[in-house]
Amino acid sequence: MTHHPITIKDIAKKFKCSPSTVSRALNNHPLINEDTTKNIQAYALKMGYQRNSLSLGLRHSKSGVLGVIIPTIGYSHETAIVDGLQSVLQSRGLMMTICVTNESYALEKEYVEKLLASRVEGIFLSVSQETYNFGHYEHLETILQRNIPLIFIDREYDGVEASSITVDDYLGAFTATEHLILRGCRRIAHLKGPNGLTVSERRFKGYKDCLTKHNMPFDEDLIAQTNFKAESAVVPMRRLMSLPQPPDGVFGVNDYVSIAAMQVIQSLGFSIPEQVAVVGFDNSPFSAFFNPSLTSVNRSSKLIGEEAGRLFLHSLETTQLQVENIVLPPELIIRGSTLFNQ
Amino acid sequence: MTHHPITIKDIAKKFKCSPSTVSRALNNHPLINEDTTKNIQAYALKMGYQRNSLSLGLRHSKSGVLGVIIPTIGYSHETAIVDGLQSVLQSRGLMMTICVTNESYALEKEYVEKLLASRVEGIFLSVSQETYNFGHYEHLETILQRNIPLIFIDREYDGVEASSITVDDYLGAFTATEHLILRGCRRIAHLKGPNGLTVSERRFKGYKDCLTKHNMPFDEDLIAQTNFKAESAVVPMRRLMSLPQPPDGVFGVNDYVSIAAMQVIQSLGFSIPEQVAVVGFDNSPFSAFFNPSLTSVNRSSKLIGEEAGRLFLHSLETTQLQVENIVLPPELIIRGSTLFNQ
DNA sequence: GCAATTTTTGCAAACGTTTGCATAAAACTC
DNA sequence: GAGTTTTATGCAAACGTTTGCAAAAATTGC
Repeated sequence: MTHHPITIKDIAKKFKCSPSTVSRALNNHPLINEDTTKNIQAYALKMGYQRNSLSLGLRHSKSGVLGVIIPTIGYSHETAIVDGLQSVLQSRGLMMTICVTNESYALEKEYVEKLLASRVEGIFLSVSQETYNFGHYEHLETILQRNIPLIFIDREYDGVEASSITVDDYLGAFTATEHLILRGCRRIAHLKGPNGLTVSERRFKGYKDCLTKHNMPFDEDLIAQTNFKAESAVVPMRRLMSLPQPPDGVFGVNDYVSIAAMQVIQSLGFSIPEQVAVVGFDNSPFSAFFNPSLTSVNRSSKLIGEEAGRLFLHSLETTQLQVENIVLPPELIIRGSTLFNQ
Repeated sequence: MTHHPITIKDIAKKFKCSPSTVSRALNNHPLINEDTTKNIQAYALKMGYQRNSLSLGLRHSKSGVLGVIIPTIGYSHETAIVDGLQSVLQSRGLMMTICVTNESYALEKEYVEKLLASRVEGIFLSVSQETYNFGHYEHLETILQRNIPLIFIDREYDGVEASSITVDDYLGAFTATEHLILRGCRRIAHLKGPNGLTVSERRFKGYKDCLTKHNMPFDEDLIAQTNFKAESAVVPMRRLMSLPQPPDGVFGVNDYVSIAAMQVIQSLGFSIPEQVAVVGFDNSPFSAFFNPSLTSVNRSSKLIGEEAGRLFLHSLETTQLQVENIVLPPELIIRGSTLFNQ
């Protein structure tokens, strides 16, 4: 017994008037008789009438929906971005369709097409790794050609003229490394992310350039690769600590590997931060609760989403869409893992 | 220079044929001349033709979109559910519109209406706290009346006849408490969640009933309230440890408060687990990396999403929708915080 | 070469809504 | 009471697509 949703036509039939009248009454059109309007509205309310968004969207070529395309979900950074977006957009009655690309170019392209096909009013996109690798971005250009606001979140694509909200990974890594140097570390190891990944390489470069700036030698032996996961840091960290000259500082590409590093270091009998100082990246909610607490680079994930949302709302008000590129500064949160006198 | 997306009519004009023919050609209708079909398809591809989903949806009264309504996003449990959902639904070309209610009944109701208005093909819903409190569920009944599959994720509403995938919070708490008892704890404190919250109360009840089962007295003094956040556990935990008879076991309503508890306990000079054993809830990704590592109740968050997705896909295949209520068992992950010989 | 058949195409309505324009009905003007 | 204004309503087209039915065009049979 499928209960067909009530339509304007149904109401029109009930009141023996035309759909136009009902439509206008529901939209409070001034030319409709007050009583008629009141009656129709009351009846519509009683019957639980709801505008059919598809029809509305078809008429106006817009859907009241925004597209969000992200490489992953389930990790705190990405999710916090979505959280920020949603907190800003919710009040405006906009809904978000979320598409997860798993870093795949093909999926990213497919989702862009689908979102355009469903007439979204804006697209927030964090570029997938494969898209960087392949260097194809026609799908992104299509968005702009359709005059749909495109806002990069967290990861932008350089050749494409669109607004973006990003956090400076390079600067974050640089700052983290510099902090270790200023604290007196002379042999700083880096637990690197997967090769070829933009985020890994940017942080790696920040680390390397900082060494250079401070006239410190770059030692290939002090670089160990991880896959971002804690487990993947254990063996490399053991190797580092068993070097003839073990590191006195470690910069981890994220908090997971840094925490694992701390465990290894402590289990080998070294003390943190006295013998080895450790800096992580991401400032995850737990980082304050380790022993010692973990110094880490904070990315204001939620703020990315909020700013992106605001940028979009702003572009709704001003007709001409202007490109704005906001780079949020990362912030080093100093904690016990690099502090002698905690 | 808004570039209007190309439509079937445009193609029809180009080929001097009717839109019907184009539509059929694009859908590989067997009655259309092969050459015509081939030409039209080639041209459509070249021009980047994309079906207008709104129009399609209007025609068929369905949108290819699923609604997901959750109380929060940005916490790992909820997000992992979404992750699971998406991993199952992605392959079927379905998109997810995500709505976050912030535990508000009004928003939940509004989102249900909006999703129905946009003709979603299914709704995954985790009931907001306010909805429990108010006891209103007409909006949920509406979904069923419309014959839209409704699947509860993580939190179900008892009076509503819909499928659900949940984790047994009560059992999880019971198991956690029993573990402490079996380990020899005789005074077990509970860091409770906010009063009135279903999840808090269920876990609290599991704790309490377990004490009863084991003939242990329930001591109001051993209950401390938190707001789920780490900070909120610090003061209550200090109070607990300064009792004439401090607890020898702590069951925290989640990992955050449990970690904070561990910090307090250790900073007061007590040893974990020898003097005080601690169990958390959620098995967050970091829990293995604390010192000692934290015993915690695991909820298979991602699995909830995956199962929910599968249930939905299944309901697509079989026309009559059958109600299935799956309760996933929580699993106690035993680690250092309750293990003497780690 | 005409009828019968097969293949291919087009017409028109439908999905639910909005909106410019025309018109009907009431109310006013003198 | 005829003309004018005001007020209220309806018609019909449009958004882009699909689809039952009819019809045109091509093919076959004899």
